[in-house]
Amino acid sequence: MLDIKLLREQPEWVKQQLARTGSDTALVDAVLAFDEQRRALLTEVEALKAERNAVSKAIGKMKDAAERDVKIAEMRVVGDRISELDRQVADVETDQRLAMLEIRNLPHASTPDGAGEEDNIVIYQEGEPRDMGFEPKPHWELGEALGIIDFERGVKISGSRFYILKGMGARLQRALIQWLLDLHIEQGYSEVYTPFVVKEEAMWGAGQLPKFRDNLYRDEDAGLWLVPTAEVPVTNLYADEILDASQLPIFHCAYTPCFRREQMSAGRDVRGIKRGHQFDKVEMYMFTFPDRSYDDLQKLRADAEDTCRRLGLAFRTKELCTGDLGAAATRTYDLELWAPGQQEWLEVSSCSNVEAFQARRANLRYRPEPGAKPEFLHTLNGSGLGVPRTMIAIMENYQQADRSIIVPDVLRPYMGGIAVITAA
RNA sequence: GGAGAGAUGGCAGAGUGGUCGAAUGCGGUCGUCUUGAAAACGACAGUCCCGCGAGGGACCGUGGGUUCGAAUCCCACUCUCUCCUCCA
Repeated sequence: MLDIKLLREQPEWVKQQLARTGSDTALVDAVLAFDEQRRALLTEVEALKAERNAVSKAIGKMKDAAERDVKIAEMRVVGDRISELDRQVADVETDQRLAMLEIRNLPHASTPDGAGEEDNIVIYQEGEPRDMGFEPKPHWELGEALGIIDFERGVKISGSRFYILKGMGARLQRALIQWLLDLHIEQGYSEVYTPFVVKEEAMWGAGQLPKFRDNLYRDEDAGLWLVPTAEVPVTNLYADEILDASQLPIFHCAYTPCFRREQMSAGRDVRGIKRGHQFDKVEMYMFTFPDRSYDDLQKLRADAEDTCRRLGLAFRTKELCTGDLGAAATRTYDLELWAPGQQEWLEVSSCSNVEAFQARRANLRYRPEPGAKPEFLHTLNGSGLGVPRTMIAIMENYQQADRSIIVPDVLRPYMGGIAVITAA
């Protein structure tokens, strides 16, 4: 959510910034109209309430019964008018808030302009797609040949885009998750384990609603939603709290499964484990001071890059352009790992500063100085990393001509020392 | 799932229709005293909204209702605690 004061004071500039992302600017005017209406109503109703409060207080002390009855009758009328106005205020407030919740975040000045994905800029690359000396197989072939991924039975149990990991496949994934968490702890993040289902307000707080309603799973009866990313529960960890400045910054890492309906077009990424309805992810998340959030974004990016590096995989970093930026973000880096079997760069991490966008929605504040007014803090999130795609990169990059897969050094301690995955 | 109790400021805990944004204690901040600290004493101190300001309004779990007036009365909901039952 944006700052309403910014909309009031610089509506044209806000629209200009929204236009950079290709987003509709009409909501700005709608919000301002509601805002004006709301404030007019408030002025009126609050004056009436002040009057009622004063008169009611006086009534309590009145001796003269006749005068008293007159005042009570008067206040009855005022009370009815107040109820009426209160209702109107509530309605306008709801309208205004809903409109505010739909407006996306503004891109940072440094975010390059662009129309879409094709205008993202590769700003860094480490390692090259190398010649493996044989024809690398895609991971789905490797997975089936080694008996570590079972697509058919996944579909049998749960439908399309679900799969089963078996034996060394399951173990590799578990090792990866644990290694990722341990690494992030080393990098200065403290681990949290959260619920995987959340209340609807948590989805609003993190900015998943209203935009991604169609991509979320929910339990209608219980009124709970399955998390599409750990970002959702972690964002809401300190919702409605006022943190002490001495507690900040807070860096968390969290493992969760992620559930996404992804009812997108058939035919895209249908093979393999690249895009499932359920996948695992380890997330890094920061609650920090507004004046240092862009420095923290660089740490986030560096930590994600370091994760790729330690796995011994070629990666590259892209700066997203305004046209591809997520709705909550002001500035984002995407990290991609090279997958030689599929011959493509796989997005495994997205590191974003969302400034106070989520903080306003979830009411995340801190007190800059003892006694000072609370302020919204800044939050950042970055995957570290998306597990299935990292699995793909590991399988395809570490495969050998006989289809066996070498276990990356860093994961071996988590695999009981196993160095190579071979057919069972 | 069954029975009971409860939800008030950072915490503890009063308050059962007006003088309550709310006693008291602890904690917190500032000051006096002190070489310093402690103690003692004094003062200050919640959040949100409207307003240039003066000031005004709202908030005692949430949402409704009664009333001129609700922390206080009524209804619904949510949550917490205790006991029982069940369960990984």
